[in-house]
Amino acid sequence: MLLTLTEENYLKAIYHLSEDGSTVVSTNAIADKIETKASSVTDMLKKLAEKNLITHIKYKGVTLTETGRRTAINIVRKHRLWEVFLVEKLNFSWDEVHDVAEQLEHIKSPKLIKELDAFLEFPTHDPHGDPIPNANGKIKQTKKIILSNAQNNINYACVGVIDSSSEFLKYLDKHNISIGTSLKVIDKEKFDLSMTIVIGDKTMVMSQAITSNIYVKAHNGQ
Amino acid sequence: MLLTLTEENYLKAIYHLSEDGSTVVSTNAIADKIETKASSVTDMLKKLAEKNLITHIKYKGVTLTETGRRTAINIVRKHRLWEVFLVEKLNFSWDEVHDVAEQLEHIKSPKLIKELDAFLEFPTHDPHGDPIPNANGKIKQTKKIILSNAQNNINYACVGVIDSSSEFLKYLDKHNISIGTSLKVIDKEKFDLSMTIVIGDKTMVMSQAITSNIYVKAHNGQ
DNA sequence: AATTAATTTTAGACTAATCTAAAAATATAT
DNA sequence: ATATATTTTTAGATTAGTCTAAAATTAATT
Ligand SMILES: [Mn+2]
Ligand SMILES: [Mn+2]
Ligand SMILES: [Mn+2]
Ligand SMILES: [Mn+2]
Repeated sequence: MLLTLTEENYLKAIYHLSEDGSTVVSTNAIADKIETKASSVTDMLKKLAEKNLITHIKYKGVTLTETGRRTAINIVRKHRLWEVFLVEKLNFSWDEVHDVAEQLEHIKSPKLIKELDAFLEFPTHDPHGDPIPNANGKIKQTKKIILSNAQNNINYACVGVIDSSSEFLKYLDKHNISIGTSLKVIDKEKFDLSMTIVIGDKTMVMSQAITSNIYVKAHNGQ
Repeated sequence: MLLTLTEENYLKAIYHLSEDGSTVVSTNAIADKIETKASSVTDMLKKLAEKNLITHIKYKGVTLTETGRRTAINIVRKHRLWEVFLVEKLNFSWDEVHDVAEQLEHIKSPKLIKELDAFLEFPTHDPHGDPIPNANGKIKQTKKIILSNAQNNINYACVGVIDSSSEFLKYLDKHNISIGTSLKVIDKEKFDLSMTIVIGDKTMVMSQAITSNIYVKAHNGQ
């Protein structure tokens, strides 16, 4: 089915809001995400329901159909592959890629994505650590935790971010934190939940505003 | 100024029809090229004139303004750079690139094009032999002639095509003719204007339908 | 020069996507 | 349980881009 750019953006928004398509999403949540009005969302929901991409129960909420979910995942796949391309091949930094990828994700050409994937040597994660769905829509979820919930004196590696705003990513760059960076919590302050963290040979304190936006996973040795 | 995808397509069409912006273009010519109706074209011409991208004299025709020309050339630049990318990096053949480039040319990101240009090592021509305007809009025109006007027993190199339809490009592929191929006319038939041509160690006859769609330039030695 | 033909523009209607304002339904609080 | 607040949907309008049919202009023929 041929979808407009706008329809694709709605599907992707619903997909992200529904946590990979598993929960019900509200009209207002979509309006917030797309930065549009609730009435516009209602109009679009009718169109998407008509095309069997979503199930919409009036006043109750929206879920993606299997077709809708597959379509959304494919857009996410394209978005993340393009982000890898921009960082790996065109010298973009990880805080610059999102807006361009928002445009590139709508280019329609199966061959283009197939070849891009191969050209990038089949990457599994985008520059922010988010997993790239494979051509069949399968997503390899790594069991990650939020840094603010990490335990003391265990080795972790940074595997992703929650806030991927340019401001936050620049903060991380400034402190030499990126995907793969090893870190260890040596203290957590009970008063403000700030953490003392060792990164390489440096020790720094991170506020909860920071630690609640970084994903880590247990990092065996090295 | 922010232009819509449609406005960009109109500007590019006018640019191509006006031979690099130098001649007057008719409403019907644009309608044919864009595959739309003349009345739709008239509507759009009003918008583009309003934005000072074209000069439109009612019933007389259209010319690009300097701003319009610059804008059109930038779209052509992006189109051709993406075509090079698709062929050089993603294994597209020269007859497959056009439709995808039609989409990619509208991606808005100066950095993207700057970096893509560098990544491709500043190509000067697209896969069909058309020159790629530089970042300032300058186009290096090679003095080329149409093969059907070539003289006998002079060495030429193929430098471009006029018809870049998939059908024609596949014909050329089949006979191992591509940009850079050396060839020599050894006879031209007066009756049907067909030519006998030597390509490498093979000799073949080309009808006028073929020879009138190939650009060549004199090829010194080799 | 007058008639016919072709081109171009206008008038009015349509779809996609959006908005504001008002109505309907659901949720929350007393 | 009733009143109030919030969320969601409808109604009606707007803009971009397109279309058909008719009118206006220009070009080509007799
Ligand atoms: Mn992104
Ligand atoms: Mn990302
Ligand atoms: Mn092309
Ligand atoms: Mn080309």
